[in-house]
Amino acid sequence: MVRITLKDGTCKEFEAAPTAGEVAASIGAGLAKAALGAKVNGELVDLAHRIPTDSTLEIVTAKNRDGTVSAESLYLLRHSCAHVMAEAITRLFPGVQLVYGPPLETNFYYDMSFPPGSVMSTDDFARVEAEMGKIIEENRAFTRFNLPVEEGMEKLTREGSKYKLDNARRAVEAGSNELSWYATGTPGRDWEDLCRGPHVPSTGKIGAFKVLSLASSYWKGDEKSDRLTRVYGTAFATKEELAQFTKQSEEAKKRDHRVLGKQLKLFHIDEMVGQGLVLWTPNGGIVRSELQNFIGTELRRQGYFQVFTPHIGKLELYRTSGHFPYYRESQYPPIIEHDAMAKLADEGCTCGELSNRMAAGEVDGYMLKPMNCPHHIRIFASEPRSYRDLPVRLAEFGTVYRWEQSGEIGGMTRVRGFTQDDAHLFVREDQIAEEVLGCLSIVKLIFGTLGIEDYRVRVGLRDPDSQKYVGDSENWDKAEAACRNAVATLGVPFSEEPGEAAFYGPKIDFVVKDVIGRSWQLGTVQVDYNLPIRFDLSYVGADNKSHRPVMIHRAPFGSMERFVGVLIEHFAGAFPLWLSPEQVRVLPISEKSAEYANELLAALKARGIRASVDHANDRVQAKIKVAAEAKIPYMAVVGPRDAEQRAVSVRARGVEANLGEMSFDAFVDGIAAEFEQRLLSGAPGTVQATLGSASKA
RNA sequence: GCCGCUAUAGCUCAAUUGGCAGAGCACCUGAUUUGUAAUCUGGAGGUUACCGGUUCAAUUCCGGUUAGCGGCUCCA
Repeated sequence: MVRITLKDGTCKEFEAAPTAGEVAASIGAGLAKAALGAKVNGELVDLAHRIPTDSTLEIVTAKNRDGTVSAESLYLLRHSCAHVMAEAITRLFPGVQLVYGPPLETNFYYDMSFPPGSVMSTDDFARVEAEMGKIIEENRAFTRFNLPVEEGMEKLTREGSKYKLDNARRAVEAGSNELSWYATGTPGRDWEDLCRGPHVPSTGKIGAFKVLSLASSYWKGDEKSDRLTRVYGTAFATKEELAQFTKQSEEAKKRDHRVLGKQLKLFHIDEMVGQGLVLWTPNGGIVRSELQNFIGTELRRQGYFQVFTPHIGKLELYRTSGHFPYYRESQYPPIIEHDAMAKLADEGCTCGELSNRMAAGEVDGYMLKPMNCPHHIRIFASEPRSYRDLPVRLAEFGTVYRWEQSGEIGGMTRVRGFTQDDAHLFVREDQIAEEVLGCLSIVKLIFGTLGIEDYRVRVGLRDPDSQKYVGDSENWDKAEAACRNAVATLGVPFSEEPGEAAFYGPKIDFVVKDVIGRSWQLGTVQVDYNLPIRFDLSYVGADNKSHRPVMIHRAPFGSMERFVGVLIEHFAGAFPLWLSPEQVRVLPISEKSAEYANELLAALKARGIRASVDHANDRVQAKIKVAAEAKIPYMAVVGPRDAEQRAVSVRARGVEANLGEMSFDAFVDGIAAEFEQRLLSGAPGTVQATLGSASKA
């Protein structure tokens, strides 16, 4: 007797161990038909999975009870579709070896190795999709069969499948005592793949699919290993869901900061200047300086000192910090002095020798700074410090340069030159906790003001097996504890991730996703016991003895480039008033109202508001369209009627209607207040909300 | 750096098998004086990213360079 407890608490009894599918059938024919898989004791399995002992069971269908799309069903569909795609590709490209094909959050991929001379290109997608369509049409069952390890290995060896053999070996190492295959149809006759499953019952259950893109990958993620071709696709239960996905992808593309950056003239990257070097155009410059002013105010409040340091420093500085040898490959090459260069040329020094001699410290030069900390450290060290002076908090919008790999560069989120809203706090050990909290509070303030809610916090800890870290483990333990405690006090969920620490200390990172789902690190707070040692920093304690300070590195925005890039996507280019390059556009109905429009403009400008008048010889409808496309928060339409009453007709971005009239002064005051308070668009207190609620009343 | 794709007017995109490079928007003219998401007219705008090759002829085919896109790898 096997007792199966269902999700609603009811219990079903079976004489012999039933399959998950049989349980579904016992509940109802409709459910059995809709079933794609099952969760037995929380574990996702095939419908054909036999349940030998008392268990809880949940049938997985395309939709949950509440009508939402079930994540488990998508997992099953995509995993199964990966098999279908692999079968189609192996049919069309003989000799292709399969590697690994997992489902992901919004899609799936299959890594494969094409034989020499055989290449798949995007032009082949239609052929592949047609072949996949046939396989789905045939509605063949996914049939699992297991083989003992030895027999399975022998089979894979016979088939010459290098990658699958390796997958099997790892499965065995992980404790499997047998190997499983899935045949798409009948084992021995139809296409099959080594796979641990689970899958949907048959290919026909895949309602909609699409081959998305081609990419390359490395076997086991190791760049020294085999290069593989990765084919991405996606699958859904219905065509409607696929259409929805396609539509969402297109919408996301419109919010992409690279698209909006061009459209709204926020930044420009110029081939003649260099890859990954951002030029902030006037509009982007406004967004950036507003953000910098915002945080600048907070920094003064928290007792930071503003400092300024040059963009380069001697190699010796970075040898001392440890950056030069450690990150040599990802820095712009050093700058060598004229005399030194001439001397080396006379000696017939080769490039290789030069590189070695610079690393060894025999040749000096300068480097574009990859980090601001060494400069700030030298400021701290420039005068004797007493324990009473601490914490010393040095802040700078410091621009740094890193030689990122060419294939990794893109938009504003991954660049070669960027400005960190950097600060370094030199503190006593007993001050660490409070200061880290202070840093976190700035991040919280920024995210709160901008309405960024969708982020995660990562506490990066050292990987005990790695050699890349400097300093002793006792200090590491203390620093890690400080980070953990501070984040816990903050009251936000976080994850601890070993191996994610910087080489000099643990860190707290704030990570957000862009429109295409890629994660980016923004704000960061790092505790560092090591650089003070490397630079032999000290302060005089209350005991009149010399003590070592601890450093905290922090950058709440991270880099201005990346932050603004992410912010453009967050707001879809529709910045709140205080960040908008143009805050108000005055739209005279005709030339007859030009004078009144200019008067309004002057009043706005007198309050520091960024406004303009559209004097174009166009109808107001056209002016509205142009202003709407420029994503300007407010339009003030003025005609003879308004001039007579000293009023303005207000439109707010995103609202396709005239919000109503406001007096000239009330409008100017309202905009100024919304600006000053850095309100989010439509929030209580904004001109939009005031007019909106008035019109409702 | 690696794999695949892409590069045409300021922007978005066309251009049959290789045969005179085109549209919309933006820009400049002129008319219109307009009340809530595009009024009409005319004009200007190009070494088809760059370098080389094949050909009577190259935007189109081939090679290279540069840059962009999607991934991989990396990310102090």
